[in-house]
Amino acid sequence: MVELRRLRYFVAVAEESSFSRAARRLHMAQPPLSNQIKQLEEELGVRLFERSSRGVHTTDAGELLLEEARRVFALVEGTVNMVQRVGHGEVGRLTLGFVPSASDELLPPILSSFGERYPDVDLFLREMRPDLIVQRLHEGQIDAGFLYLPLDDASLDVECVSREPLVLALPAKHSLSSEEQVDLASLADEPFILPARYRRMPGLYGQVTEACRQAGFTPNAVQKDVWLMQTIVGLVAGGIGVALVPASVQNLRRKGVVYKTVPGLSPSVELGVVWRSDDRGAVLRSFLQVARDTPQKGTGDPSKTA
Amino acid sequence: MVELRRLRYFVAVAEESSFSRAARRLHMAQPPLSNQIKQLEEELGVRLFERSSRGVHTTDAGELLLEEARRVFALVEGTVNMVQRVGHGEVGRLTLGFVPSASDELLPPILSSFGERYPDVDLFLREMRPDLIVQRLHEGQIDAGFLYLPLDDASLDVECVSREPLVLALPAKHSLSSEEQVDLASLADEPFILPARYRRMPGLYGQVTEACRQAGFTPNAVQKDVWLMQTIVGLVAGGIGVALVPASVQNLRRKGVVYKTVPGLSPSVELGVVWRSDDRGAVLRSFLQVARDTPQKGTGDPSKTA
DNA sequence: TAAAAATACTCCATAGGTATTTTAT
DNA sequence: ATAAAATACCTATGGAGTATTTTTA
Repeated sequence: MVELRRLRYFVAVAEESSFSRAARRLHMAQPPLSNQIKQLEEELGVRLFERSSRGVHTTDAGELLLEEARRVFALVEGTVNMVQRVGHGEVGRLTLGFVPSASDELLPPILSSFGERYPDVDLFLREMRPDLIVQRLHEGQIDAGFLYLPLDDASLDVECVSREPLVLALPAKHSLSSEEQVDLASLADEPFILPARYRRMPGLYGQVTEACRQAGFTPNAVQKDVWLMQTIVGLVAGGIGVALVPASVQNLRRKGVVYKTVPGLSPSVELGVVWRSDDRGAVLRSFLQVARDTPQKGTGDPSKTA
Repeated sequence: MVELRRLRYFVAVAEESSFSRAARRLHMAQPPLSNQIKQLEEELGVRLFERSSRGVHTTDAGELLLEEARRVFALVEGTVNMVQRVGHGEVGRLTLGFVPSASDELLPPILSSFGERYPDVDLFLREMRPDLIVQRLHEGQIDAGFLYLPLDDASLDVECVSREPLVLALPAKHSLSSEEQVDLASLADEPFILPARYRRMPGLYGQVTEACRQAGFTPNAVQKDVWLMQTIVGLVAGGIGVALVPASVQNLRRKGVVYKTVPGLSPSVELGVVWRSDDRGAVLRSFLQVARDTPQKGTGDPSKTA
């Protein structure tokens, strides 16, 4: 079986037109080099060099082999590079699922810095409900997802990438809209608009109800299972009720809605990445690293409260 | 340095999706195979397989390597074939020099059988004087030549490929033209047409004069240094004189010329191949073998005498 | 627990080194 | 006489085998 080592030796000898010089270039002694070439000639059944005491020169067959061997090395070298790039997650494809909220402030900087660092990775983005994210992850349809934590699934790994407080969204004409800040307990009897809840995924719904529980009441749901923040804010503007929403929602400066910071809201709302624990895909790993390293600007800064 | 052995092992494992099965296919034990793959992964710095207790499957990088490795093997295999074909003289080019006489009966069967056996060798044919054949050989302009023997050149090898007797060419109206055969001695006073002679190359000229010397006379040259047999025969037809020519010249059945066998002409005229002793070219070797193996039909058969 | 891969060791084939001879200029 | 390649012989790296442990379905 012809091996690349022999071909490398052959090329060196052919290029140097001398066993001694080639041996020097290869950092080895001349006799073993002669041996290797001899064995190469034997296994090909072809004489590759015409020997003389004043150096050597290739036969026709040797000349051909020289050209082809260079081709082989170029191919092998290119292959190694490609494989390493793919192996290190620099090339490939990545499909992401995400809840719409993630596209407001969280995803853009991550995607942009990932696209910069790994220009040869094709990104596919799919907006979807958090329960579908989990399902599609298991099906292998997506490589990672962004959704509200926590998430309880043993075969999925989760990491928090953004933490923001809840803020209160009030109709502008609400009696409390003139206050500096509003105590959560004072909302015990207010009609609440609650976000959607999904099986085994407390998510935002869990955060809101937990906050109310700690304030000593169970929210009085006038409307529930609202999927989009945008819709919640719309309902608030319509005076249907009040809502606790992630601070970044304040960016939707909708007319008829005012946002109030709520003191003592300890449990922050967390958005996180999810992926299959057994997925060792290099592209995924690279993406997760970028997601970790991308700083999130202080979303939901109270100074932005309108 | 990545070696083909490792790649072969890798392909086997990838194709079998199992170390054990691959090891069986490779006629080796499983542990060293695991080792080799491990080392390949280490030297690439890339994980190639996802292992599990129920077999293995390739990573993205492994998938790419599988495709590329197959490419590499195809290229290497093709290269080996090509090199062997060239090395065995089945592909290439060959340039021949020859004296015109060689193209009468000697060359055609050789060229045809060579062309049949080695269709991928390009043949280049150059008609030239014998002294030029020697010179061009030394210059490397031609690979082999066909000329009249003997030839005295230490750096050239010679082999006889055709042997034919001399016959006498007489003007039709010559007094001896009615004889069955003509004794050479009876031509002692005849005007002779002698072929060309070249430095250090007795050739046909040598054969003719030697024949006369053995018959006890020196030919009386009425015309000498005639290059082409055709010309000699023409001069004979013109009654200028007589000539001793190789038997195959009888094929030129020129009006006004009769050919007579001459008894006791021991030294036969020899046409031979010449090549550089130090030329180990495989194409040349193949050609020489064909030249040796190609049977020459009985040239100069006396029955053809006109 | 059963099947497959990984680990630990042992051994040997062969790549590579050293000393020397051969060859051709 | 010199310079380079071939030969002969020795050493040692690493490839391959055997026995065993680890892992996961």
